[in-house]
Amino acid sequence: MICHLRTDNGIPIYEQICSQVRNAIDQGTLLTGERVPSVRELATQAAVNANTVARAYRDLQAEGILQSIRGTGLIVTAEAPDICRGARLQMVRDRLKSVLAEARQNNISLTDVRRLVNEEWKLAAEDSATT
Amino acid sequence: MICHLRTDNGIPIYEQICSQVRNAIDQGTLLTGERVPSVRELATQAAVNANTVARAYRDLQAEGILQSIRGTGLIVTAEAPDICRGARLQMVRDRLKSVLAEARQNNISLTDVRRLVNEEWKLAAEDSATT
Amino acid sequence: MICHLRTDNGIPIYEQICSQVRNAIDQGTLLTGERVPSVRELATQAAVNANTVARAYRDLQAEGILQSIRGTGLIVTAEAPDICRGARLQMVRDRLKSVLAEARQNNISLTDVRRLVNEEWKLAAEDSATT
Amino acid sequence: MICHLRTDNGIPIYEQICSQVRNAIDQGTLLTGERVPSVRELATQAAVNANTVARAYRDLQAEGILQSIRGTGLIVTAEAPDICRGARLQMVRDRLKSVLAEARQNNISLTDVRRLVNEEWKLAAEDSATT
DNA sequence: GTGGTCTAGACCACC
DNA sequence: GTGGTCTAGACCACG
Repeated sequence: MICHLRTDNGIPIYEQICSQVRNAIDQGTLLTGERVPSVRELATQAAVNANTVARAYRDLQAEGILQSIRGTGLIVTAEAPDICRGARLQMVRDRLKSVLAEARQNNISLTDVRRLVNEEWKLAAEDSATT
Repeated sequence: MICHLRTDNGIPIYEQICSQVRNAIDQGTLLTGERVPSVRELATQAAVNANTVARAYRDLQAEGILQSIRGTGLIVTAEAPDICRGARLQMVRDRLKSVLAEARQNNISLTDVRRLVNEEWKLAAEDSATT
Repeated sequence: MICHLRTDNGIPIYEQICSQVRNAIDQGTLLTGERVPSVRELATQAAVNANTVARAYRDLQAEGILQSIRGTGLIVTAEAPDICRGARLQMVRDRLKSVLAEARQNNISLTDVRRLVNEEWKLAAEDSATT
Repeated sequence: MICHLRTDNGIPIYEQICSQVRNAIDQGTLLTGERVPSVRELATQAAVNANTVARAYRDLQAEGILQSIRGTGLIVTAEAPDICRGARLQMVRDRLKSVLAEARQNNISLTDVRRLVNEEWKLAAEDSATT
């Protein structure tokens, strides 16, 4: 599993890691029982502080997605796939909620928001196509 | 001008103040040349520290929306309406962009995002109705 | 004596008043023994707070330029012309000193400063010509 | 980077800090991508409150000169050198402009101003030599 | 350790 | 009364 992290987009690094682990499980890249890269390993590979990786793994354990096996490391739990299915959506939902709250506070209509979503989605699609 | 501030939504208080001032200008509640409530006045009215209000006003000055008149107070500049018109949309657009980027990273489809927007908007509308 | 005051150039209003009184004396518009406009009179004429005018007159008294005559008002002292001759220059000198200090702190050379002086003076001359 | 601050010249401390950071960038003492001293570090080194330093850094961020890296510190942006080059001159130019305006209002000739500039510059040079 | 937000209260110049 | 600067210290999220 390889992580692509950005330090400039305002999303906490540990959250990016969590998100990518959940995603890998969703996509079947990481299977139940499989070992996840060690803290140090992922930290050096992603050029990130080990504490940050540890924090991400800690959160994932708390969510029941990872499980620590003595002397072995962390493995994906049996329940992980189920948990992840919902989690991705929930995370985006929360952020979206806060954006919508801000939009409402600024008297921006639902119509405007919908238009923005379409525009920005299209732009993002083009961006990722060229990258 | 009365400010309604929330300390529980993660948005800094000073930003909420800025945002509401811009909004009031957009809606014509605050006109060019008009005085904005004094720092201390708004601070007591909104139950917030004077420094926090001062910071918001300072930011608005830097944007060219407010202008300080020595010993008298702060007034809305002539350019303020123009500046405000674009600013509020742009701000929401930027945040939306980052959420959409995250959604894409999590393999969430545009359809899903649209559904989330509708759902959350409806919830927010109900919330604000009861408040 | 008529005062032209600006509230937007950062120079305290009371200083502008002082400066214009001194100037009027220098130019012979205000003569020794002559009455200066009353605080209220000048305040209304210049659309300025009476306290501000009072403060200016107080400073001018402290400098020995004005003198209070019971029941009459304030008159220009005999020493005023002498005092004023130097004062104008000194005031500008002080402000210039602070600007030069800032220039030095920013590694701007004397040559640069001279060039700026010439440029800005020319611009100011053109401005005042059209006004 | 070491800051030399004076509390007696009327220039706000946070502005002096901004100015010296810009200067360091101009001179190549601070390079793009390099970390600036931490808020607390600079605060103790310069015997100044941390909030004051934070304010200066915040202003520099708003100008696009510094960029915050989460949990790591502040670094000099790629655009900083360009921004700084123009900024320092412009700042002095603005102040100079206001002084010249005052000089004109007091009937001081360009010749007089030039003389003052030379005199005061020389004095300042001597001052800084002995310090 | 880092920056960021917020509070509380002092002091200043200006009107 | 007004805004502006500064200090002191608390709390938070992040790495």
